[in-house]
Amino acid sequence: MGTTDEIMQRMSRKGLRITEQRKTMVKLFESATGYLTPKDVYEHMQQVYPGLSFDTVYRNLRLLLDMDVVEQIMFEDGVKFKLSCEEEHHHHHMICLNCEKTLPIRFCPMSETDVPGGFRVVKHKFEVFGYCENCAAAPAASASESDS
Amino acid sequence: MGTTDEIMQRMSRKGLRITEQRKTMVKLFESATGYLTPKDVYEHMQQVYPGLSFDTVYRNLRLLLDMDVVEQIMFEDGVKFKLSCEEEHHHHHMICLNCEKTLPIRFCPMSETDVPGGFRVVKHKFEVFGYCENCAAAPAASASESDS
DNA sequence: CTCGGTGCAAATAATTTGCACAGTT
DNA sequence: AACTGTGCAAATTATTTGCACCGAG
Repeated sequence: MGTTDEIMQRMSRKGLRITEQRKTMVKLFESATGYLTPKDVYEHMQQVYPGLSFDTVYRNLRLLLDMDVVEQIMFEDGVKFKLSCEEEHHHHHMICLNCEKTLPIRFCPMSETDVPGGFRVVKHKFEVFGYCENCAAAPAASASESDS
Repeated sequence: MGTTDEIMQRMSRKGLRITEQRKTMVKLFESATGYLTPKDVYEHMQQVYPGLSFDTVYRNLRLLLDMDVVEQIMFEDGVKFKLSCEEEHHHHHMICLNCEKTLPIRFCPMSETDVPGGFRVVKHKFEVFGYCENCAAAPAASASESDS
C-alpha cells in the first residue's frame, strides 16, 4: 500500500473529497526527487488533465500544506513545495542545486552555538547547498540561494 | 565622515548620479536596525518625499543590491533588505523576530558537518530566529519562518 | 441528493517597463 | 548641453476569490 492511499484516507476522514486530481498530485510529490514550484505541479498535472486550471493547483497545494503532506520553502526565485519529511527526529538538509534532491543532516548546530544572554531562541535554519553525487558532474540548470 | 558619503562616492565613480533620494535611502538603511520591505522603504521615504513613487524605490533597491550596499533575503512573507554586513569574516546570523535586528554568530557549523562522499558543497545557510534582549519581553508583531 | 471541488474570469498584490520630463554633472 | 533619475501609467507575474456547474459520497 502506498502512502498516497493513507493520505487520501486522512482527507476522507476530514470530510474532504477524494478526487483523481488530488490523488495524482500526491503521487506526483511522492515520485518527485526535489522541490516543485506551483508551475511545475501545474505542468506535470496538465499532462494528465488537459483542462486543469492553475487555481486548482494552488488550492490543492494549500490543502496539502494545511494537512502537512507537503512543506513550503521560500527560495530566491519563489516558493517551492516538497513532500514533508518523514523523519520524526529534528534534522537539517543538504539540497542539490541541480535536481533539488534533499539529504538529511543529523547534526544540529544549535548545541554548539553560543547564544548571547538576552536572546531567546525560537527556531533555526541550517541548510547546505551544493551538487549531489549524480549532479556533481553536469550542473545544468542551477538554482540560486545566497550564502550567509 | 559617514559611510553614506563613501557609498555615494562609489556611485559617482560608476557614472551614476547622486540624488537626494538615493542619499536618503542609504541613510535609511544605515539607521535601520533590522530588515526593511520595499513597502517599509517606500513609506519611510515618502515622509521626506511626498511625491515619491514605488518604482523609484524598486529601482534604487535593485541598484543598491547590485552595488552590494544592501542584501536581499527571502522571508516567508516576502523579500526584505538590510545593509550588507560589514564583517569581512564568514559568519551567520541571529535574527530577532520582532525588531529583526541581527546579531552575528561567529561559529560556522560546516566544519562540524559530515558531508556524504559525492556531495559537492557550494554554499550554506545557518540562521537562528528568536527574540533579542529588548524584544524578549514584549513580542508584538512577530514574523514567521519555518524551522527545518 | 448534498456539499465539496473545479474551471473560468475577474480581483489583488508585487514587481517591471516605456516614456516624457526633471535633475545632476 | 548630455545623459541619468524620476513619476506616471500600463504591463507582467504570482496568487486569490466569486460564481455556476460537475462530481464524490
